Amino acid sequence: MPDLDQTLLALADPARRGVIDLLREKPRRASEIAHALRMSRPAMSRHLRVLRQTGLVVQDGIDADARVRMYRLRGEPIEHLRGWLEEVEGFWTAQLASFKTRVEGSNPKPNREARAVAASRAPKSTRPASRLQKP
Amino acid sequence: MPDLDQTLLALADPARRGVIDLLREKPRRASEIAHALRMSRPAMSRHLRVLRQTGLVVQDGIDADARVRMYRLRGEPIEHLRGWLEEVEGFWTAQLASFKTRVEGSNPKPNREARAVAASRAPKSTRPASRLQKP
DNA sequence: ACAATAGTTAACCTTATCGTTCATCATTAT
DNA sequence: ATAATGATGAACGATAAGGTTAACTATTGT
Repeated sequence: MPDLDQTLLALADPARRGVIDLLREKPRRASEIAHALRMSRPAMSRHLRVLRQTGLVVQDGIDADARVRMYRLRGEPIEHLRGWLEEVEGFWTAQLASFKTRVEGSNPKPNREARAVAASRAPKSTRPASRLQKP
Repeated sequence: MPDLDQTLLALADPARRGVIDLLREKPRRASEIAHALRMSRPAMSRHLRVLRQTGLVVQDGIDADARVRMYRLRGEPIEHLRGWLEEVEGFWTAQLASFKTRVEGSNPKPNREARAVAASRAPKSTRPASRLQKP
């Protein structure tokens, strides 16, 4: 069972995403990845450990030489994350629904998405209108 | 243009995902969110700043009281991230293709996914077979 | 004018992260 | 046996994240 926190933390590092991009093409050895990303092997080893612990990567396939660890990508955590993202992406329709039930009793004809934006009505105050947004 | 690094880093915090989950339903005020997630307002303010900077959230809609900042969700960074994820998810077919072109000249009948796994052949060594995996 | 409210910023502390170098373990080659 | 290789582990330093309290700005109410 993939953990969103772990998965996101693992992916929130360019080096580890680099690993993922490399493994996307084909399984590779640890040192090969370290070299490709210009990083010491210990550093890469730790990145790989993180990726392993989150299940984004597995090691297997002893390459005829038991010294080398072949790493390959594993899809499950990524699919799980995508599932969560799609769920979140439903926010727009969710807000539409919420808006609907909040405004009307059960009126069957409220389907313009512009309606949701209309929720930001102008302040009734006639004052200087405050700046909000100082870059 | 949403930045993957920023987006992932922003999402890789349970508090900020909590904010997202709250805003999924409807726009809310900063203090409301802070209270819902049992966190001091300054802490939440910084989380909101992070979310703002990554474009995951925008503030608008002065709620008749110019003191309150209404926060609402913004879909673009999430969609961008989902796009990347789907791209990564293509790794399996990519590896199939790579395997195909590596093994055969152009033989038109190589469509068992088990083939890709078959790449992990047994070591020719007859030794104790090394442990690999010490939990 | 004064106090109260919503929100942010600043200063501080604690903890975690990332990379490096050095040491260690396991496996293969001479 | 000894050396060389692939990978990991441990200790160190630098940097950034996340929380708290206190101070500050802006707006509203009395």
